Amino acid sequence: MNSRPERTRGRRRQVTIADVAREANVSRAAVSKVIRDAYGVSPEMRERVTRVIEQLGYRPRADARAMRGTTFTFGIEIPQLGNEFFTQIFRGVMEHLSATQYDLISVAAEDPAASMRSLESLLDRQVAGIVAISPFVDPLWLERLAQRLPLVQLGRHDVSEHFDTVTGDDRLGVQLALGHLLDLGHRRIAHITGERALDSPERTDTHSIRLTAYTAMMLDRGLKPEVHRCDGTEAGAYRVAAELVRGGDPPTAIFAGHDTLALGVLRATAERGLDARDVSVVGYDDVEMARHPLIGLTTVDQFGHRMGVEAARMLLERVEERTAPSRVQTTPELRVRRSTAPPRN
Amino acid sequence: MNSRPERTRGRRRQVTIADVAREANVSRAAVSKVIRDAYGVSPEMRERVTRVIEQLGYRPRADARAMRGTTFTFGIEIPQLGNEFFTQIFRGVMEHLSATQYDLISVAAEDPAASMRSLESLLDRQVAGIVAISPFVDPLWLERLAQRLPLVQLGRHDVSEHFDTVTGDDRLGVQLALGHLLDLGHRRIAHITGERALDSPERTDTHSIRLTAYTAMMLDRGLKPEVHRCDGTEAGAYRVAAELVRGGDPPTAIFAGHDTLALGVLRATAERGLDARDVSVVGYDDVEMARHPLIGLTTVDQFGHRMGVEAARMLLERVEERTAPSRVQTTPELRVRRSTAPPRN
DNA sequence: TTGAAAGCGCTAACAA
DNA sequence: TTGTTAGCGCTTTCAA
Repeated sequence: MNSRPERTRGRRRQVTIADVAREANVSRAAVSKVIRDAYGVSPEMRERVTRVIEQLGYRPRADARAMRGTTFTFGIEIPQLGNEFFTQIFRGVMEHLSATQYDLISVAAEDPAASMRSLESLLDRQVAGIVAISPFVDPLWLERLAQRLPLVQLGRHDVSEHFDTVTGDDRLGVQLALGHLLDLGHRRIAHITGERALDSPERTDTHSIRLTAYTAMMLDRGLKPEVHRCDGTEAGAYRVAAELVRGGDPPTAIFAGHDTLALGVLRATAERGLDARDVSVVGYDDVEMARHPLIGLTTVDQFGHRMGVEAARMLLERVEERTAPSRVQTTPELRVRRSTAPPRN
Repeated sequence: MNSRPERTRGRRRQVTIADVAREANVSRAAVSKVIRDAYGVSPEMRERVTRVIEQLGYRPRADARAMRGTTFTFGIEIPQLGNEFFTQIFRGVMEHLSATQYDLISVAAEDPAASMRSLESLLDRQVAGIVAISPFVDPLWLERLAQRLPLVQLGRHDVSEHFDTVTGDDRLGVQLALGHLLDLGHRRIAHITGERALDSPERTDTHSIRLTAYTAMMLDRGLKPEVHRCDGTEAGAYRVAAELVRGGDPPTAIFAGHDTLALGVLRATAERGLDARDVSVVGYDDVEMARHPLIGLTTVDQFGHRMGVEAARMLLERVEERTAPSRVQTTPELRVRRSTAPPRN
């Protein structure tokens, strides 16, 4: 009967548009029109085809469709699993897309150097647009990528010709965090950040900007900046902070580049029985655990969820019509909790 | 010169295999052979083609390749963002795949009812196999899915004909957790679980099995089971636990179905200034925060990372040769921390 | 309103 | 070793 094999290596062959067409006694084009809700199908035909689709459990293949049109899929690149700030963003994007016909797939980079590979992986899959956090990828490379498909970068303060950006006002955030510590009377305030952050006005990534703002503000007050670096994980921050508090003369306050680092710092201080009066800790992002009463981390909320929503909105704008680059910035707010207090003397 | 448009709606047209072939003065098949490292290409041709590929920045389209063969992509379905147990699994899968030629894409379901949609979404993208956590999806539906492509389910104790499973020994885990509380002298031990868990021997999902084991063990000791349900989030568990400790006579211990719930319970108890001697709390999964000295959550480690590694390994086995279903179970271990203590009297 | 036919970018069978 | 060609599942003209 059927000349094509029903199974390959023990697996059922996928139902194709041709199967539906045959079964419904119509052309493949007709089926295509029905599934796309395209113009020019009689109610009877629609009804018949729909029934057969149902019956055979037919589902159009995204990649075959992509050969002609779009995949109706956006991609998001997550640079670090287990950093809840990125979860906030992810949620925002998902939420905003849930009302549209677009799906969302994500790829994790983990290693920041893998960011380019992840972006390429999404590109190879013909996504209709990408939300990414790629602080250390060459801007020219990103410009080229963004000429190929809509791209929204989070946390890059570049002014790009082709991609869109969503950022927080990092300078203001640092002013809030550091201002709070200074107001409490702290003078020895260390900063823990990632390995790749650089105190340079040319750098456009979030953490370099925070570092630069920190250094400037400290110097401005006649204080000595004290910068420590780690690999960007909770465990990494813990190791650095443990070293710091083990030493004879630790700073009275530590400003961590983000909450995951701050939690690692708190792990080190708590382990030695130190509290906010010994070493105050401030983070950045306001992750869920920061609000936990057992943690009570003072931090800067930059509204990750809203950033995700904005990013999704921008992608949709791009696939609709927009061609000019767009920029959105959120205004951070300080959340004071019990991880900060005036220093002992 | 070139009859095809270089740009559409302001976007650069993608470089195709035909462009490379033309530029290198070879056939498309030759280029294909080079990029696949296939047999029968002279070093000179390889060299020439490789140079042109480099030069034009050519990348093969995953979907076009998929029209003939495989996408070399596995998919993972994450049922809940912000539950770190799933992050552990994700990491394990990624890690194991990083040494292979397979990419990993993920889709989030968030709403458990959306699990089927997520799985279909991966199927539509022609992934070569799926790792999923779909406790409440109809097993027959999953069987049908697994006839189409390799599928590894985590946390399902079904015996399936077509899909593989990775589980923890949930009964043992409950015995460890509950045994610990009983040894400490607790008699009023409540259990907080998700909305869909059911105390029935027919249920094969992790949380129903834990619930059933809890109930059985309590009854076995002549104690009264006390089950509370929530939506499975930290906030949901918080609300239920807050209600519980606000009441006149709270249980002396709460066994939460997983750590995210346990953290919500701890939020409720800590907020009222209660500690382990007032209300002891036990979780399940051993997420990173459980180890934090400010949290110190007693919990059951079921080795999520290893589960992910196993799942990835099973998928690779399936695409290689295996057709018979396979099952792996991890043996959980209790991690005692300061969230548990003997009750006050 | 419907269908025939071309073609998207790639791979694989086969011929040269 | 290299190239020609057919065809994967779908959409999209265009003609009937």
